[in-house]
Amino acid sequence: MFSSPLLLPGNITARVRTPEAGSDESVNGLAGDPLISQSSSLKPPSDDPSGGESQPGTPLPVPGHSGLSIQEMVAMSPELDTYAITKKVKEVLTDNNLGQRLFGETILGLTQGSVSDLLARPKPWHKLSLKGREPFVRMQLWLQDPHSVEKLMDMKRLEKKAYMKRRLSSLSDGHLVDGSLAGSDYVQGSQSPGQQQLKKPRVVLGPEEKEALKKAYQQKPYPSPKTIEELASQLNLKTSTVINWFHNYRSRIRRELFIEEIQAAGGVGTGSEGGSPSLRGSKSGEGDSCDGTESEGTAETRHGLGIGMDDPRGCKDHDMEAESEAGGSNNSPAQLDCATSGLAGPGSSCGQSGLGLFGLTDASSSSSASSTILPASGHARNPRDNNLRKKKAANLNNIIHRLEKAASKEDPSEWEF
DNA sequence: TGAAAGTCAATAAA
DNA sequence: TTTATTGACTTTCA
Repeated sequence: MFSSPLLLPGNITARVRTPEAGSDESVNGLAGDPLISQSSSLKPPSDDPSGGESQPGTPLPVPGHSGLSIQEMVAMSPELDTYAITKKVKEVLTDNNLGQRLFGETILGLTQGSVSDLLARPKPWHKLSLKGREPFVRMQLWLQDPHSVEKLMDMKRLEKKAYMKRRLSSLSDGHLVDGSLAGSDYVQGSQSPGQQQLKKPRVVLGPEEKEALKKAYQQKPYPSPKTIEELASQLNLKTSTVINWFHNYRSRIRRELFIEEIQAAGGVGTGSEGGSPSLRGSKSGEGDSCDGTESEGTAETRHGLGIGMDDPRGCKDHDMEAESEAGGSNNSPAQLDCATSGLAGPGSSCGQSGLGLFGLTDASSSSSASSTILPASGHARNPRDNNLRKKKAANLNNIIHRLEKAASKEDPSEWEF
C-alpha cells in the first residue's frame, strides 16, 4: 500500500499518518515515492489549473522549501472554502476516473470511507479543528499542483502493475499473497497468526432499533445513564452500542446542519447538484418527515424545545454551540441555534444576522406547550429558498406536534410516529 | 471527565 | 468495483 499521502515540496518535513502503519512518518523518508519525488513541481498556480474554472478556495501559500510541516501549513492557511474544494476534487476524480481509495490513501492519508464522507459532507472551515483542516489543505495543495492528475494516474498504473505481479506470483505459489485480509476472521493489526484475535462482529442495528433510538434522541439528545441502560435493555443492545449511537448521531446531525447552514448562507454550492450532496433528508428511507420517519436534520432542531428535556444536558449542545461561536465566525451555530432552538434571548444576536435555518428568526416565544413554534414564513433571499423553508417549517411543525404528543407518553412503546 | 471531532473499517448499496 | 453508510474507537478539547 502507499505510504506517502502527502503531496508537498520535497524537503517539507510533514508528519503524516499512514493508514497502514497507523503512525506518523516523515515525508522526507518517502523520496522514492513517485508522487513525492515529483512533487517539487508543486507551486502556486500561475495559471488556472482547472482550465479557466474558478479555483476552489484560496491558493495556499505553498511554503516551497521552507521546511514547514503540514500542521504549520494548516495553521498558516487562509480560510478555505471546503465545499468548493471538495466539489472540485470530486470533479477531478470523476473526470479522470480516479477512485476515492487511491486519492485518499495517496494524497490524504485517509481511508476510502473517510474520503467519501469528507467529500460528501465537508464541514465549514471555521468549524474544523486544525486536524480537521488538514485534509482540506492537502486537497487544496493537490488541486494547485498542475501535475496532480497525472501523478495519481501514475500511481494507479503502478498499483495495477503491482497487483498483477502479486496475482501472478500468488497463482504460481498456489495461494493468496496480496495481503488482503478481506474475508478474514481476524482483527486488523500486526499480530502474528498465533496472536490473531477473532474479529468482533460488527453490530448492525435494525430499522426498528434505529427508529427507537431516533425517537429516544428526540426525547433526549443527551440521555442519562439510566435512560441508556433502559434503552439498551429494551432494544437488547449493549449500553456501549447505545452510547456510541448517540455520539455518532449527534455528531452526524450536527454535520448535516453545518451543510444546511452553508446552503442557507448561500455562499457556496453553485454546482449542478443544487446543494449539498449530504442533504439526505430527501433520500428515501432516511428523512421523510411526513411518513412517520424522522429527518436527521430536523431532530437536532428541537434542542431546547422543551420536549422531554428533563435532562439538563438536553440543552447543552445548544449552549456549547452558541458559546463556541462567541467571538468567532459570525454565522451559524449560534445563529443556527437562534433559529432552531427557540432560546434566543433579547440580548442575543438572534434575529440580527439574517437567516437561520428555515428562516426561523423568532422563536423566543416558544414553550414546551406550544405546538407550532416554527413560523412557516422565513426571510429567505429568494422565492425558491422561501418555498423550501416554508416546506421545511411545515414539516417541522408537523413533526414537533407529533413529538410533543409522544413526549407526553413515558413508555417508549406508546410513542407514535 | 465527558463531549466533540476525527477516523477506521465492515458492510451495504449502486 | 467503487462509493456510501455507520458502529466503534482514539484523540482532542473545554
